[in-house]
Amino acid sequence: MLDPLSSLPGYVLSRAAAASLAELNKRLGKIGLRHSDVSLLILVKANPGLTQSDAGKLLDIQRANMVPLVSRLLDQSLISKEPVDGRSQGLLLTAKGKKLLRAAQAVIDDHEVRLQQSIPEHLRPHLLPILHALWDSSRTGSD
Amino acid sequence: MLDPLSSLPGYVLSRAAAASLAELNKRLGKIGLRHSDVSLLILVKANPGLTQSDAGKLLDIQRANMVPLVSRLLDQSLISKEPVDGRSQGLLLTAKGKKLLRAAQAVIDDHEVRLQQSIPEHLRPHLLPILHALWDSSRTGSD
DNA sequence: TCTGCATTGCTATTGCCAATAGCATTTCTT
DNA sequence: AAGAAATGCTATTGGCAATAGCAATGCAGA
Repeated sequence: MLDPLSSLPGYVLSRAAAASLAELNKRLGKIGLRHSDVSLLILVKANPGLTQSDAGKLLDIQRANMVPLVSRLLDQSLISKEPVDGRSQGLLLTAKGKKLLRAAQAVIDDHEVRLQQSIPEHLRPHLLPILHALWDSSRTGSD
Repeated sequence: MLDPLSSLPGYVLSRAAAASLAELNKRLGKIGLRHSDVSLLILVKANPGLTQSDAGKLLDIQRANMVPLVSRLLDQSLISKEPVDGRSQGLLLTAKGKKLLRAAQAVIDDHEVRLQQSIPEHLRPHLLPILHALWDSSRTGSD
């Protein structure tokens, strides 16, 4: 059975990402989170008080799609909102959020270590540069 | 604004894949196809008469989810079905499918070349090995 | 200062894709 | 022949991105 796809970097990139995300979500599911939740929690921890609009810009999630994400974390009391001005609200980790994030971080760290270790040692230093190059180029897609 | 995420290979992998796919789909949209259509067309071309069940195994798409995909291509007369036995049907490219696939291949080839070229030359040989390593490891996720 | 413009958060809707459960038919195995 | 597996399908669900539009607020230039 010929598989002409697995020699295409673009295809393998998608499959690798999908497989990696699926595995991560499975692990995160055990503590009641999704990868998108965790990325936001991490961002809020690093930038307490940032706006959900700003978070959306960093995560490349549109404002409209940030709403259910933030609501979910709000409903679980993992984050809180503090008014910044009449229209903006800063996001903060609650105590519960900080605690759960520590658990999530352990999952993430393990996941990232796995990814690193799955790669032959001599290629490891090239992992991040290559991924960033791919990311940048597709972001800058002309037309 | 701190971005602790972009130093995580797993995160960058997802973002790179999403950006790459979005760009590809945009280009493919111009000829009326989606990336999933094209992957199936490529597979059918390489393995004429393969079963949609087999295609699903290669593409990692469940039987239930193959149905709308195949139907779409069937509706556009890009592929045809030929009975293999009472339950299986082989998929074949129609003339129209072959023609459109040639256009799609041009888009794919361009896309893949872009990806390659976006990477510093000395890292290029490592692209596919790294992606395959990532893919394999996440497929084999223990638990 | 006021007027026009941009920003923020939101609703509502749509589309793509994956996952699950279940079904009828057909084939394979023993 | 009988039980197990495979094939294609329906129906439904969930996650996530994209678009359009809205009200309230803030901002900047005339």
